[in-house]
Amino acid sequence: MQQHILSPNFSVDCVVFGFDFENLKVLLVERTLDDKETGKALVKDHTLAGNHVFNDEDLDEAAARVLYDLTGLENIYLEQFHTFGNPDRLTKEKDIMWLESIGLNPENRVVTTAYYSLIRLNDVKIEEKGRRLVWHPVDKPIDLAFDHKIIISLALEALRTKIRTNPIGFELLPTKFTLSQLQKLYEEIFGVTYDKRNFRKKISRMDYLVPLNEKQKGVAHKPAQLFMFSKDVYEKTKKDFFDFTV
Amino acid sequence: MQQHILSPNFSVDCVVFGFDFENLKVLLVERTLDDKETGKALVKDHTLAGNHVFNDEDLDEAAARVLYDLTGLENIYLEQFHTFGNPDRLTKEKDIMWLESIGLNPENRVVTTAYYSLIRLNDVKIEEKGRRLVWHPVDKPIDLAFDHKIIISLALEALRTKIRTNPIGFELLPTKFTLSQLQKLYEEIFGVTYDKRNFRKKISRMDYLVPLNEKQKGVAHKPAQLFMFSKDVYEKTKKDFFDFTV
DNA sequence: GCAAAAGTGTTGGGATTACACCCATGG
DNA sequence: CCATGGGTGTAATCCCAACACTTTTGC
Repeated sequence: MQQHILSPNFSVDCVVFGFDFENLKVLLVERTLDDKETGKALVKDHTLAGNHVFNDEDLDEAAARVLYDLTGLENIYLEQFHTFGNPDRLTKEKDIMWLESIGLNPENRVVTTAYYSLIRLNDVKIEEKGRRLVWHPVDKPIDLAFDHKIIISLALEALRTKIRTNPIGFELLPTKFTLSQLQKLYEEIFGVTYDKRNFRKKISRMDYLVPLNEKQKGVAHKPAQLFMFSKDVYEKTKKDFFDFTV
Repeated sequence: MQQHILSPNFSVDCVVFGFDFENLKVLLVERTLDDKETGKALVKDHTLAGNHVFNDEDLDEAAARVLYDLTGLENIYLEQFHTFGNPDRLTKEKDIMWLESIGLNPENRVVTTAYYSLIRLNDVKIEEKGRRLVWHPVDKPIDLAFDHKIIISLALEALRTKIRTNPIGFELLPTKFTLSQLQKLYEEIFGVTYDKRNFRKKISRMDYLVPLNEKQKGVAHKPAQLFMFSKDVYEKTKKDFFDFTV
């Protein structure tokens, strides 16, 4: 039996979210193709992290592998959210050129299963691996390959739905964080603003958000109390219909 | 270019939910394979409604087609919720036998994209099309083909998540329904019970649940007021972060 | 008249909203 | 001493959970 053949029909794409305390960002890979003769750029845009699936590999494994290959990170929060199988999804002209340039057959139907993942933005070394990576604000338009634009927008929707009832925002924050950082994160994800006092009142009811005996350092203002998320306390106290809506 | 070839690698499966005012049910297809010599049943269990995807067909179209072929119904509520691509998902012995018996190669990897759909149970004529269909209570164990058991349990989870914030329960009810029927539906979906008065108080805040000038007929007790769901009112009055949790 | 489900109100506690000022630090 | 973000309280309203009895119909 053959091993480790990349299946021509199945792929996975990862919408990698990160938070720099300012904006919710998406990790994109630069894609360029230059005309061999003129040197002019034929294709210059961005793609999601993605790849075909090995024949003996589960989809979840493939997504984790793609992420590992790109960032060197393991045990990342990954959530499958949608599969895109439109028969025309690879038929834009620049996509055809690009597929041909890397030796793939654009006639070949590829169905991609999309995941979103949440990582601590600073854990990624942007320079690594020869591939040009960029963190791009999720709400700022950018030229994208294939159907990756719609994939990102569905990923954001899926993240919003999930984070309302599950404490997954902490995957985007350092272990120790301030309440203002947490608030800003939720504001960025939902594109809204919250009242500081009301937000904190809500937080104070969540026993799994535990204050540390530690304060922010080196800031030019009153240093903030640091908090951490206790998964233990969360698991023990969560109700059946737990609502994390902020 | 070839047209309408069933792709050997992609399939869709539909978890069809129905409600008979007693239980939440799933529509299953009987699967039998008898030994040609002895006549003894080699395989006797149930499968989801599913099929391979045509080469020129989107996944959503394939799911709608599968549903149409089985029930004759169109414009059904359909929601993609997960894609199952475990390389071992077709390797149980009875599944191999069955695949071979219908001329499919069990070595062939099939990734299936799963949908759940909500239909008015009485709209389906169980007898049609020569295929044996059964409505089976979603929480009662039954012997299922492939990985269909896990597909159903994820479908139920996805339905629960969706119905908390979207008024989709009405897809499972007749146009005119009573509040007790609505309550029972939510109780069955979530496996809980609600207080009648509190449930009704919540309902009375929902302007899109409109009482009709009509009552139940032919029941051996006080006949109930009939209600309908107004999509118009819902669309006009829904808030951004609308919460339909019951 | 009886069985069966429909329909209805109150109370206490907790959550949500709206809103404005003083505090600690680094530069 | 000033700029910056950290941190806090109250009142009004709304929502939630808990709880039991009367009404209308068919038989």
